[in-house]
Amino acid sequence: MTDISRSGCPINLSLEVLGDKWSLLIIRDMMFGNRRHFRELLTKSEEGISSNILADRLKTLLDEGIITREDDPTHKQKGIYSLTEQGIELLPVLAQMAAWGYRYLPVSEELGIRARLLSEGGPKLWAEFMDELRENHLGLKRRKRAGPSVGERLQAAYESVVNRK
Amino acid sequence: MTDISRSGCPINLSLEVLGDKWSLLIIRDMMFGNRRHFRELLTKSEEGISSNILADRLKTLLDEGIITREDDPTHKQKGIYSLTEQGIELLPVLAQMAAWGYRYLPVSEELGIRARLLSEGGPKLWAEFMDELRENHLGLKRRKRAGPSVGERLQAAYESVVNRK
DNA sequence: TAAACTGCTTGCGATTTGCAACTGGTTGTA
DNA sequence: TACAACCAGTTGCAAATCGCAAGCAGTTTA
Repeated sequence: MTDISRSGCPINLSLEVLGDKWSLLIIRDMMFGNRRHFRELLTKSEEGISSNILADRLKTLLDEGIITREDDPTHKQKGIYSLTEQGIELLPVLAQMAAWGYRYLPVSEELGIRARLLSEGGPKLWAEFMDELRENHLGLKRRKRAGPSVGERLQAAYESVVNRK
Repeated sequence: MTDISRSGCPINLSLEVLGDKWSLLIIRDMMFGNRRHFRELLTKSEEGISSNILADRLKTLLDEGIITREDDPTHKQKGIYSLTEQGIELLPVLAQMAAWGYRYLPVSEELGIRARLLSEGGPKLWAEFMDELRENHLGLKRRKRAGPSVGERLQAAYESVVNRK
């Protein structure tokens, strides 16, 4: 690992950790796709990451404190990857990036619907989703709200678009 | 150029354009450091990009419509790079990334002050700064406000920290 | 007991990176 | 008019990284 940093600028330091074509996609799949195992991240992603790259990025994200890994009690070989608070707080970065991509790049309808809802919901919706992530990844208890969760709503919207086509 | 995209996901598409260690730093320098010429971007950055990488990234950013290039009337060899509206709207992405880095990475005091002010100012301050960028890069007229601009305030805060040390 | 599945690792060719030197031209100064 | 400094890049090359495919040892399922 190269521990020397080019500068102490927060944007630069962030890019030294996350500035590649895969790291944030892994975070995205953990957040929005609820992928928690190696195989899930490997095979259930749209983009088809290769296993060596995935292993390398997971190691980096572990080292940086963005995710954790624990053994799965139901399967001796499986590991469960979870987001840390530091990882969960990447949601606003992803949300802004999704909003920008939605506005300016050739986004497909079914994969754009989450970005649209997230953008329309704004920081308030992001905070609610982050609370859900804290519950699912950090095991924190949360006041039960009425109706479906943000994650469920995003997923339902996605499936609705897929089924309509 | 590889025009094939891995998926139509807005986050993925954004990363295919900006997912490397330099592109967003160039945008950052254009926004916050007001670097507009090749040499300025090359020599006045903290991180020391090399000229071939800079040339390559500028070409990509041009192709993607994130920046434009025009001849400098005062110097036959100089080109002036400007942000487009699409480029200016990357500010919230940078702001969120800066806020995250400021919170979790070993940011230096002088280079972190801008991130702190930007984070404290929130979306309202970002919008004001984006209006200033539109004035400087797109030539749009803007209602004159009282007092120093956001860019000036950020710069003053940075210099204040530098001088104090 | 065999097939499928688990989280990775390894080999290797192709691409990308980054340093350094260089190019062809322009501008400022004496 | 000469010359140094400055301009936006380009080129060559070694090193690092990427990404495909195959492989591996252990575990679970049928």
